[in-house]
Amino acid sequence: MTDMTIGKVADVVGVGVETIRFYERRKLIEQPPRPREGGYRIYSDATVRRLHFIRRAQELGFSLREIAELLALRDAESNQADASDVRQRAMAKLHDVDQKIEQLRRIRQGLAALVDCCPGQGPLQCCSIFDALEQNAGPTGEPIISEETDMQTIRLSIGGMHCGGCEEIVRHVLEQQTGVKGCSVSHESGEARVAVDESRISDEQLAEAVRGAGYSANIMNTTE
Amino acid sequence: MTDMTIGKVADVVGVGVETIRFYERRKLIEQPPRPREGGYRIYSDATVRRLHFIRRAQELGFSLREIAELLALRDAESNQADASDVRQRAMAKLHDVDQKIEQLRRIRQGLAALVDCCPGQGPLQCCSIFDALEQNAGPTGEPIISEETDMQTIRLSIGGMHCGGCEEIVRHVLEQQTGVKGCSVSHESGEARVAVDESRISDEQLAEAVRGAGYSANIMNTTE
DNA sequence: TTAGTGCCCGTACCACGGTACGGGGTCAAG
DNA sequence: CTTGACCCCGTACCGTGGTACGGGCACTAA
Repeated sequence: MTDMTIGKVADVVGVGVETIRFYERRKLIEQPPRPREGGYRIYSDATVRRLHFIRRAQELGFSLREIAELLALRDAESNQADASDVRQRAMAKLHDVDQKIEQLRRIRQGLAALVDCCPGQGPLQCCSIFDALEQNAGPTGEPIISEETDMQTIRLSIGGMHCGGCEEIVRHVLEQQTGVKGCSVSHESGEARVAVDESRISDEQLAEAVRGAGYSANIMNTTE
Repeated sequence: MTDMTIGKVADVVGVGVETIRFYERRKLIEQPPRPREGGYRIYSDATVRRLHFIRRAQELGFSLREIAELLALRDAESNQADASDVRQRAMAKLHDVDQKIEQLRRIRQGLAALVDCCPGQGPLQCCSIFDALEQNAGPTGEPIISEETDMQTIRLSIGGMHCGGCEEIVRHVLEQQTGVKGCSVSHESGEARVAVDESRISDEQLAEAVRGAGYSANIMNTTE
């Protein structure tokens, strides 16, 4: 697996050859060694892994700049240069990630609201998505239906989900409940996280709703 | 509220004047009427609503191209267009967002772990994000821990996918093939990345499998 | 009528994340 | 030692979603 030329690496990682050179110019990866001046680049496994990292992080919405920062974090870590600095930067990144998640969650709510309010059949005139989007909403892109209250995240352990379809069902059930602002469901982890106004619904009521759909559900308590 | 000039409209909608002209060039909005040749643009309420729509849809993660498609759907009053189509698109977007959130959550955990176990100084090997992201896996996050074989990422250009459902079908087909370890499929980019053991299946076989499901497929690998 | 906005248009430019090209050099198999 | 695939480098170019500039009209209030 070692000692690959650029073309091989590109194949393995799933990017173009030019892209790898581009990353090199951007200092995302270091210049690989070559046998002689002007010879071919020879890539180590470490660099290949680094490239995998870059690609995956990109899929998560990190920009190349941010990825460079993440990588710098790790590089610094192995040098154990300024451990406290690393920690600082890791915390900053953590904050970034939290914000990203929050923003996506807002987007998700908006989309879920759209999907819910559309009949899903019949002529376009019946589709409320257009109407909903024509409303003059807040500049921050606040969800269309939003009254700020004391939100909590409840985690449920759910059994019996085997596929994305099950996920959808559970999500739908949860979102039907009053007080539920949004949720994410994963059949892989068998877990749901529900953003909820606890003054309007209890965790046990949520679990019961899920059970009503044919799955098992337990409260996982202590959110973080 | 009617009969606004471009500056007023820009204020109301919350975009720049140039941006409105830009949308006009991009045919997202039609040329508004003017009193005389070379006179000022006069915008109707309908156009203002259209601009709101564009803004909101953008905030939800739709590209201008996708927004143009949505608008075209409505403009073509042909009744051929169906609310379910619009709903499909929203759901596909929703699905994208869900996946992204779930993965960001993983990253968050990794970063949090890094911060936690990095109180002052010392070597830290607990950086699970880095390890996690270095795996060659689909964005569904299946942890494809390397049982070292000659794995490769094959990229396929796939035509005919219009929604998240198509994505699912293609993903399913690909994952059924022997030698396929994982894949990510995007109907937006019309592309699939397949992590595969090339000693067990050829790229052409993969493409053929996709075609068998009713889509077009071409191998994108650089320098086949 | 005249000053002062505001808008007209075309064109240029920006950051981002690559992709393409072209004229050459490298490398390994036959 | 030739052939053909692969790689070298620099530079130019692409789509996306805008923003900026600048000379010249359109409108409006004094």
